[in-house]
Amino acid sequence: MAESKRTQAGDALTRLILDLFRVNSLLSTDGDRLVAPLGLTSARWQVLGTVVAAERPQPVAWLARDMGANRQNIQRIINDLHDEELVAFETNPHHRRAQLVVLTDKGKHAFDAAMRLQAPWINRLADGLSAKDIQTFRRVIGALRDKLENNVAGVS
Amino acid sequence: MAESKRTQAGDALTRLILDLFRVNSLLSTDGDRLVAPLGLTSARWQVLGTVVAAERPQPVAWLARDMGANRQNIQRIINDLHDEELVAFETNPHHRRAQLVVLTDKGKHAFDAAMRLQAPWINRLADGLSAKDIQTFRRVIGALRDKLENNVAGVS
DNA sequence: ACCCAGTTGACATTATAATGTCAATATGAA
DNA sequence: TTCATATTGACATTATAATGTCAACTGGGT
Repeated sequence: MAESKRTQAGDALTRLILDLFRVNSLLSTDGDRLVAPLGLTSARWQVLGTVVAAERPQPVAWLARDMGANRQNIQRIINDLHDEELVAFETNPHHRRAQLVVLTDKGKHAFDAAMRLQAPWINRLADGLSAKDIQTFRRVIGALRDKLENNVAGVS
Repeated sequence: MAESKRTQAGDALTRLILDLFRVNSLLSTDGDRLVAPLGLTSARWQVLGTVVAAERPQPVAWLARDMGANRQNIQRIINDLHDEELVAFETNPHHRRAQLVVLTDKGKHAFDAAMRLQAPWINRLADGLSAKDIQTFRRVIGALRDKLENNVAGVS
């Protein structure tokens, strides 16, 4: 299995990954510009989104795990958001230190505003892409994600 | 055109982008682990790859532009690579300050070693993906890249 | 009650990336 | 030549991310 030569698919995937890195960077900086007027960044926006997406309020470490990020960075961002009163902490009945993160009204408004800015932006990006193409894209990226998260690629 | 509601495609693309962020992060950390034994990182590896990919030796600023990265960071990485003798500078006939970056033998060996490590890794990742799927993926990501680079998404 | 492994937030330190400024340099126009 | 403009690497500063350590805390077992 440990071939030292790339398959054709491997070759194509290599180019794909380089494209992916570039698009990731472009999306991130464009996202930064998009929500900058709201005092947000791509990273803050993502954190807020994770808080919103959670079924119930979660402590910071859980949010970080959900995002596949490291705890300390999310903690710093949450603290920043707390300083600006976009999130608040609720006491956690199950853990005295691990407080639960919730959006304040200000945070909800900021996130809603970000979503309203995002809509036309994403629509223009999606313009010309067929539902089928997007579906295929997500299937492929999902497969990559599964393999990487389950360590199938085999880096020890 | 400035709809405040997302189209269906926009909705799907939103989920896609979140997946993309995640996979980008997973690829980067897995890549770091992969080439760590060689004293490389994903970032250094990418820089070396850009030097290799260039038709002719280029100054740092050009490499940075090729990568869509900022000049100063690439300069720092190149300087690190220079300290470890993976790259060398050649005098530029057209510009006294802007020296040309080339790989040393040590650099070539490191890059080749990285490619050899990458082959089985990428092959395992590509396993189960059809050529058609990868092709569709690259078409979609190429479309996104074009729009983002040409500012079609419309962030001022 | 006690101990132990795992979790969590706080803190410190280091690493990496981004931004702004500057002098040296190159290019092109007049 | 002379001038204006843009490019390039160096440097400084700030911002963001990653890593290691610690005490407080929880839950499970003994």
